[in-house]
Amino acid sequence: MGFEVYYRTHTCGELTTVDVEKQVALAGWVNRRRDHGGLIFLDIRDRYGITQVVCDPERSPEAHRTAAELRSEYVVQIRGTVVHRLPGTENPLLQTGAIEIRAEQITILNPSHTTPFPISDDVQVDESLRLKYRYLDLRRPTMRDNILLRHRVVKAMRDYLDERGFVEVETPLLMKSTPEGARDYLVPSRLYPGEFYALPQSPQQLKQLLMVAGLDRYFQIARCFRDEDQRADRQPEFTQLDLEMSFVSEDDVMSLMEDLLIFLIETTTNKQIKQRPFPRLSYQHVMDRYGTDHPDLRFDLPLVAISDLASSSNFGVFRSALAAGGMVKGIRVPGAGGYSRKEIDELTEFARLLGAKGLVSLAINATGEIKSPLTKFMSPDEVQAIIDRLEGKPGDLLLFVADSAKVCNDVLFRLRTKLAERLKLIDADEMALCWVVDFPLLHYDEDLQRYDAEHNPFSGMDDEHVSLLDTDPLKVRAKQYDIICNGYEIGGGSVRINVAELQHKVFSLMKLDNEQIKEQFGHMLEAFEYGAPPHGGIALGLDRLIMLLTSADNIREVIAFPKTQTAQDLLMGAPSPVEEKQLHELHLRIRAEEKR
RNA sequence: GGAGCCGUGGUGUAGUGGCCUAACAUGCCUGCCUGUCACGCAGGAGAUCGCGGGUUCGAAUCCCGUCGGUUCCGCCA
Repeated sequence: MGFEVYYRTHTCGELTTVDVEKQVALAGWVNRRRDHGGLIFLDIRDRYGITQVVCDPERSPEAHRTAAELRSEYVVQIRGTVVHRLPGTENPLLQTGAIEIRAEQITILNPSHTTPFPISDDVQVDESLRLKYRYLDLRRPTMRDNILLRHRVVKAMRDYLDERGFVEVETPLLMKSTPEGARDYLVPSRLYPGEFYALPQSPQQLKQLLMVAGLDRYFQIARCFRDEDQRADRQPEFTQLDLEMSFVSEDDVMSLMEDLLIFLIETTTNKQIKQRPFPRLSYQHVMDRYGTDHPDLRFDLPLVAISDLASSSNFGVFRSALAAGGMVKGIRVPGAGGYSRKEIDELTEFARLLGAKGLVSLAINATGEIKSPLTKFMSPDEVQAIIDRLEGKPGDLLLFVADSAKVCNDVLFRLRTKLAERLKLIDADEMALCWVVDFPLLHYDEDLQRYDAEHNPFSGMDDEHVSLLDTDPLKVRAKQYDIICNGYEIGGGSVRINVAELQHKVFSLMKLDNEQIKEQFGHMLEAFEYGAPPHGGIALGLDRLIMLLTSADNIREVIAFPKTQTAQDLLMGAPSPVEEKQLHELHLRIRAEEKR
């Protein structure tokens, strides 16, 4: 027929009425076959779209015969002519819905078994099945779109940063293990018996060394590995946009990142950014008001401390918590004054599961009448003072937790999220971003009996706080910033330490002795002695960001080949045993009782 | 390491001690059907109810264990 191409002249998403009468070849998968006995309609699908093919037995008996054999997911090539659809039969839901291909020749390039689940977004299939057949799962429109969006985001990041003078540098995956931080994935060394490489938890140290090298502005779409247990937003290997800049303040890094995030959201989604510039909230403020350092600001529902008001009451629950050095904190649930006993019990049970001993409730009914155990222990004025503090109104429900600050915050933070969902306060199309700043540099780890870095040991600190390292280390404010979106920590960074002596002091506070410091971080300290410029940077969790941009509820939905919660790859079957020969070469032996 | 939830034809669900000889939808197979687009109509095949043990006259259903998935706590500088 004189076609010049072997497989296709067009994709399944591009033909329109301007192409009518063209002779074309399409290749793709049979999305659906509608056999009318006479006419057969085929929907041919590829990454770009769906095109309808009509097989008319009178025009091309051979193509019609082949079409009758086709089944879902067969790979086919269609040769034919682009024609207008009959008036009234256009499909406005399809990009190509005004035309169809009149089939002249159909070639089965490869048949397909019936798939283990439908290639469609309609059905929620068991996830282990999806993961085992991920290549089929990725044919589903939502998954395809997630992967495409991910590509566009990464592309936009690269372009954006390139235009601003950033250099993409690849850092090694075979690195050195450090006992700090997460558990490492280790790679045994063949050439050095008993020694191991570690896969990077992040390129943190190397990007700082690139600043010492004078690269000035670095970034990398960096794969990172942490051998810790999984969550909906945590995989053993994940991707970060990692970047670092020389001669910058906290503000320089934050405003660059803020502009980038706004650019990404606006160019790749229809989502609304709730507030810009992004609010900058202190660590203390968000802990007090939201009970967490990664608050969801799409809704308010603030937590309110009432320890001072509670201290005067005779209420045993309050008194004992305060006597133990704890606090009393509450939350106002607007319009929930009419919750039934059962509903309140359910919330109480939720709080108990999270570690609270219970919830104290105070319901204000529509006429302002108050129902609460507190009325038995406090005067009406004292009760009113609490209501006023929480700005309680008729029809509201107030809930209180009396416990340690940690338990109060933990429980109320989760209760706040649960209530927001229940009260439908969350707009799914909104992106509420904020910076959390003013972190303490260190906290004291009671188990280890030593100070530990709140984020990482390389974070810099306020210049006027340096002397506090000797006198009151917990008061030192870090030059650290976390970026939060809709309750997820999507990134964090800092202006770093670039002075060897100061870095050494921080390690010392972490109870590392000189020997350990030299062995583990000697290369960093030495580098700082050779003219290390002031520098700072940030790492953005790419998987989490894409998850938020796509409104997915876990990061596996935006990763092509993710692992299960138990860190297995169900498609490839990893991890797996290896040959004895391989172990021997690596100088390894597996304990018999640990073989699976 | 701990806690919760889920596991029933290929897929998604119903069934929570006897009415189950396991239902419905979809998919699959066969036949019919010339303008459908989740095509339609008729018929058919397909399930040892994740696995093992126990309780019971009787278990998909209750109990214990186990496996798999998932969510959360711990953990994640």
